[in-house]
Amino acid sequence: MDTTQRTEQQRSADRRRRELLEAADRVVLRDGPGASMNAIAAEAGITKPILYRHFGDKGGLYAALAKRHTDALLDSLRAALDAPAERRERVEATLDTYLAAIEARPQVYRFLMHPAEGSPGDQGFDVGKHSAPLLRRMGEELAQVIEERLDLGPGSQQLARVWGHGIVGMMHAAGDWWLGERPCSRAELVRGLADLLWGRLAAAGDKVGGPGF
Amino acid sequence: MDTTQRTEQQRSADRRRRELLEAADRVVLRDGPGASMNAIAAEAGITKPILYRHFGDKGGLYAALAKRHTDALLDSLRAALDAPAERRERVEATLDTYLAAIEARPQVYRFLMHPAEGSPGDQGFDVGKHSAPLLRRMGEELAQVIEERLDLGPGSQQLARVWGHGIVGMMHAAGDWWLGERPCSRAELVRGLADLLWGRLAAAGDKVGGPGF
DNA sequence: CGTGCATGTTACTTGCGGTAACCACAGTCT
DNA sequence: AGACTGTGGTTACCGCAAGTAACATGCACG
Repeated sequence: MDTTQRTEQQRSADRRRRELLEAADRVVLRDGPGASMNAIAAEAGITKPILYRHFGDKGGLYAALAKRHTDALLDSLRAALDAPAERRERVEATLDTYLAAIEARPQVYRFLMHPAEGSPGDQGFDVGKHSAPLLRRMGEELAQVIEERLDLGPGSQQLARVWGHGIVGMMHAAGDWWLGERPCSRAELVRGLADLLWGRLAAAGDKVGGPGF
Repeated sequence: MDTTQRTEQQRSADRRRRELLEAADRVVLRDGPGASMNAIAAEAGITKPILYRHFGDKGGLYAALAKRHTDALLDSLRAALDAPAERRERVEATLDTYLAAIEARPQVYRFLMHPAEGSPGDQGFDVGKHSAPLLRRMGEELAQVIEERLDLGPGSQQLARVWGHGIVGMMHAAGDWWLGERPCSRAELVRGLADLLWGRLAAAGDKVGGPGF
């Protein structure tokens, strides 16, 4: 039968695909997210049309590339989040894992956060449709963990999602800023964010002699 | 002297510039952030080189455009943040103001969050350098307010900045997600986020019968 | 042998950012 | 009046990257 053949070819195609992705990875890491298809193809030792046969268009390639890294990052985040420890410790570990990841490979991070957007024929874009899918996935993931671990009373599911996306956004924006300016150590940043989540904003006293009242 | 003449010409140029910006605004709002220079020029009733004479390059135009909206948004946020009210109320008002803004004009919002990035000759990009400047500005602004209003003890300045960027990121990501899925009303979202900032995450009890321990 | 069929190539089209060179009209100087 | 300058405008082009069409090649199967 040709089933065995088909699987055989399938495997070959998959291997090819993985090789191509790795080449794309190298060149994107080297040249940034603006890497051209020509450059990627050259790095892979082939030419453009093959890339298009495999991934459809640039968006497809980038999506596949992003999925790899996103999955990897999400795995490590899950590990930190699921560790058997106090909640505060888990939160800090998760924050630290994320920050360590973006610190170690800023190029990857930058690529993930700004996937191809300027592609022509891009109409019909409902807001947020192709806005960083990594953030969305992380938000959903975190929401799930929150919802299944915490007792939030009625409306817990929606609240968990709000918090999931909110916390992820906090982590992301703070990390982005921190990576650009490096105003403090990673540990300090982690502590600061955890403190924020732990309600220190609400607990802090008004500054004496402040403006207004 | 030609000083009066110069100011005269300056004014004419400024008026022109504003007209061009308004045309650009219209077309960006209509066609999204991927709007071409040609389209913008056509909308303004002129041709490309004039745009380039005024704004240098596409990045310049987009920066000018973004500055207008960013300034406007920041103004309304400042108003909400500086209102004479309890802290929680102020926070909720600020969140609501932001969400109302992005809800009212999602196209503007989307444009602001993803300014041109794919320009060629883009190497030497330190991470975060051209990543959404609106977020940065909002973060810094909020940090300043926090720092001058709250008594945070030692290291208050850095902590305030961490919180500023963190909170802004939270607001942004949650808003982005919410705008895409509309899973709940604006008021519910505001409440949820404020609750998060008020430490309900830390205060929540473990779910009974949860997985693991 | 020829017929598929996957893999690869060259060479092209299209569209965009950006620029050079040219045009026209206002005012100014002599 | 007529040459001189500068400002707002245009056409026509370059370079480059995405994406495609059409052609070539190698290999299994009847």
